[in-house]
Amino acid sequence: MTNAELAARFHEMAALLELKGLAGFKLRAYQRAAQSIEEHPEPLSEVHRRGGLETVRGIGESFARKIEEILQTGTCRLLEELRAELPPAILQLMRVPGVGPKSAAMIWRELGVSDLDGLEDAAGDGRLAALRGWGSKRAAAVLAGIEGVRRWGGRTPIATALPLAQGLLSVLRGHVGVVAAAYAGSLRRGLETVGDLDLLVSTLRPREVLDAFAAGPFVSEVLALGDTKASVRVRDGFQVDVRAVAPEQYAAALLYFTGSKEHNVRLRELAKSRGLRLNEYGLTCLPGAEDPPGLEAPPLAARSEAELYAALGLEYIPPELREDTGEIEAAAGSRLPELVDPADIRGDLHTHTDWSDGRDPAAVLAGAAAARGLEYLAITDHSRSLAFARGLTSERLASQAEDIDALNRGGGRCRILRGCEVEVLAGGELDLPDEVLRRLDWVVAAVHTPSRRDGPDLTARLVGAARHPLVDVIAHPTGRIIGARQPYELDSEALIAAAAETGTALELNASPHRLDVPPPMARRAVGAGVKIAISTDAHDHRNLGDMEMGVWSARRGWVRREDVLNALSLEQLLEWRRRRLARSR
DNA sequence: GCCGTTTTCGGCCCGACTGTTTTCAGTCG
Ligand SMILES: Nc1nc2c(ncn2[C@H]2C[C@H](O)[C@@H](COP(=O)(O)OP(=O)(O)OP(=O)(O)O)O2)c(=O)[nH]1
Ligand SMILES: [Mg+2]
Ligand SMILES: [Mg+2]
Ligand SMILES: [Zn+2]
Repeated sequence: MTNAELAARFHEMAALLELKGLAGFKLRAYQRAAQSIEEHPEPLSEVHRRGGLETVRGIGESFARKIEEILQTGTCRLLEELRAELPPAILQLMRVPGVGPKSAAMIWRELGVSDLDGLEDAAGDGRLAALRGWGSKRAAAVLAGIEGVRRWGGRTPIATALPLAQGLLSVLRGHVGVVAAAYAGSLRRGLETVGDLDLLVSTLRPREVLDAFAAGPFVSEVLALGDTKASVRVRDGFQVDVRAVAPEQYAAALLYFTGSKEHNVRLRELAKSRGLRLNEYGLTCLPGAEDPPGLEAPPLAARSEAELYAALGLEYIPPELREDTGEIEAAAGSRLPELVDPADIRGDLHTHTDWSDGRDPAAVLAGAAAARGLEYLAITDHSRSLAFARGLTSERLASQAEDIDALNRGGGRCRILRGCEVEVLAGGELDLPDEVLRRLDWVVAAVHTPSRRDGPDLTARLVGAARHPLVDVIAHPTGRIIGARQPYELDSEALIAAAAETGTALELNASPHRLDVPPPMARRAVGAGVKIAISTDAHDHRNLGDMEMGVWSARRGWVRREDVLNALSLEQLLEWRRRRLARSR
């Protein structure tokens, strides 16, 4: 069982317990355990085998027993009891904004309603509004909310969210009262997808700014509008939260609004343990019992996030690391990694031309790469068997190489490497013979075709490719497509081990719908000494700009400049390759 | 239920907005 499946069962137990009225710290314990399981880098089935479940944060004796039971039987007694007691669809009710555990429980208890259709009927015919604590406004909000849940389900890719955020920020900055504005939340942390947009503005006239924003033509629904924050829906039902604070509160507010929630909680606990209080307005001394009421100490160190971290005894933590997955301990011990930066990138090691399924000729791609300041570019068109992508035969690959040689002789500023994205066939062998691959400057191996039931599985195919002496990089290893396809069943530990042993690099595919390897896997890979190639997989010269997204994800994976192959100069890269080939012969 | 440079009990982040609540619970960030 995967950690995600295990975590889903803990989330379900937490939600059902909450519906039954459980609240407070015990509930938080279930929620934190679920989160902790979800983010744990190693499969808990392995941790269990080692007998180390209780070393996982948030897992104690009782949860360890439940995990063991779930790993062995797929479920546990408590979960089965809860499922028997409550209707399965009831958790759907809580997806409607404004309907939490108390309301969902009441709706089920009083109206016998336990799914979205039933809720819609009850809201429409007045039964909902008649409940205690309910009225026509809430019932109407529920109807709108159901509509929203149906129209919108999921999360938005960062590549879609970023331009939307920038557009809305320029709207906010257009207001005379706005001193500064920035995006925060998961977008600032560089997540692959975001649940909403979180925008922060600094202003002396918050009410005016928020009112104007909520009245904007792009707003389809106002969910909340107060003195310090507004929540609205824009087109497609996408939610935007705006928070407005005074200029001197901006740093503390940015820290708060960037999150993550778990990171915030840890910082606030840390502050408290030092006799301080941290909130979105600043860092203050905790009022002591003997202090006169109303005489609050002024906020400390609120000019920048860095000053706030320093006041808590921490190094500055970049937003991409703020997930409470070890960054606070590292910052306390001055052990934070120096993360790779977009300016460190000197080449792109996976691109396609119109010889296979790309749009542009190599010359156009190379010109665009030079304009971006890249020193080198590997052209890696698909191989023979990928017919739908017009994969190259050995012969066409040889003529493409001649083409590239001519371009390089033409003396562009960007050196073109003769490469190939060679398919790892269902039987596990590579799609092109060794003598063809041996003539190339760069070899990327990838799987685009399903595994056969009677053949090697994905892990075996990729591990085999990593062990092949002529393969430099394994491309988009998990095969996930964000928002569309779950990762293939890949034993990532096995692939990382093989890559570490053979010196093969793993790709972080920068295409915004892949971002594969995912950041947690990148973190484990670099921890094992594996090099990462951040590559755009461009099928069009404009895709070369995806590199920044890739670097962003790499930073979330704690990847340093020295872990990144394409942060090397061309000379260093070729030297790295010579050594790898010499070792693996 | 978990956890420990306040260690095995007594804590567990902190605040904004809404509706119908006559004093604040529920929900959300
Ligand atoms: N201290 C504290 N801060 C919170 C809490 N919930 C949210 N925040 C802060 C940190 C979040 O990053 C920020 C924005 O909240 P969101 O719900 O939009 O979450 P976030 O953007 O991280 O993820 P998302 O992609 O929107 O699901 O607000 C909380 O319970 N306590
Ligand atoms: Mg958000
Ligand atoms: Mg938000
Ligand atoms: Zn490709």
